[in-house]
Amino acid sequence: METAFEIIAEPNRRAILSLLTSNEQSVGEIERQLRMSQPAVSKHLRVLRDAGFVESTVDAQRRLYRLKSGPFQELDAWLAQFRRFWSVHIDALERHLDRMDQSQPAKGKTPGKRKPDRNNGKGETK
Amino acid sequence: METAFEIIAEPNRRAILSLLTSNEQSVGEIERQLRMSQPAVSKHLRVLRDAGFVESTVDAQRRLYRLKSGPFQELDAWLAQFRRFWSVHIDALERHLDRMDQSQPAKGKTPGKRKPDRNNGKGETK
DNA sequence: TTCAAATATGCCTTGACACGTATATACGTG
DNA sequence: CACGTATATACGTGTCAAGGCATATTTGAA
Repeated sequence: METAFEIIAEPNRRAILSLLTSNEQSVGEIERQLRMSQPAVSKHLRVLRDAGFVESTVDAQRRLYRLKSGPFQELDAWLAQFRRFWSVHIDALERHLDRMDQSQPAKGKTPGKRKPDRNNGKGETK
Repeated sequence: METAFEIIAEPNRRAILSLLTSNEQSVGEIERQLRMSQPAVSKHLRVLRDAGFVESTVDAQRRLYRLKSGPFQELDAWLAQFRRFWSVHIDALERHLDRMDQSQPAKGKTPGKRKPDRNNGKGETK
């Protein structure tokens, strides 16, 4: 429990969250679409609500659950620190290739070689 | 194990990944910086490598570990489906609020206009 | 009020996993 | 070759969470 990371580690919980992207849903609807037992659904929803992933309102005997944004932002923020490793910049990959050339006979894959500097600390090659 | 989500559920593994954003590191360096036992570090690195989060090369007796991008992209892709709930966003929230109080055509997205509505002001959130 | 539908909760069992300790393996050096 | 360093693996243990089953709780309706 606790962290957003642990919450989304559970496959059924991810399924519930994905399901809720289309619309708010009642426990019974989730239960049917995901073919899991009702107690299981309720327990997962409890965990998701405690963690702030969803909120619920009452509609007669039903509870309607819908997404909240908070934890997703948190996840996104964590993921952000790794974005420079793929999104725009291939420099990490390039550094890696450079290193490989040093240890093995070069394959001359891409001519645009970068300086093999050791670049300690922060590689702010952004 | 298995999924990228389960991998990053572990706090120490997240710490290792964050550590590797600055530079590739040996097992010993990670061990010292994170103050965890050497076997613990090795095991986590094993899991991370099997899942494709990191790769390693040999440097004498040391193994140098560095990040790989694959699983991060996968995580990002999953997270993407929820982005519309916050980044570009509030339209989902707005739609929801609008639906709740159809009595008020309010357009200014002043928060806190939540009306008490018929569901006997019982907050629910236990 | 009594019943039925919808949802929540409690108890129990089971399995996964993180950790520590001890040991194995790989590599460089004298 | 023997030894020390660096890292990996084996095994036993404790913890914790997910699921099933039974039951409690809430609300609407007859």
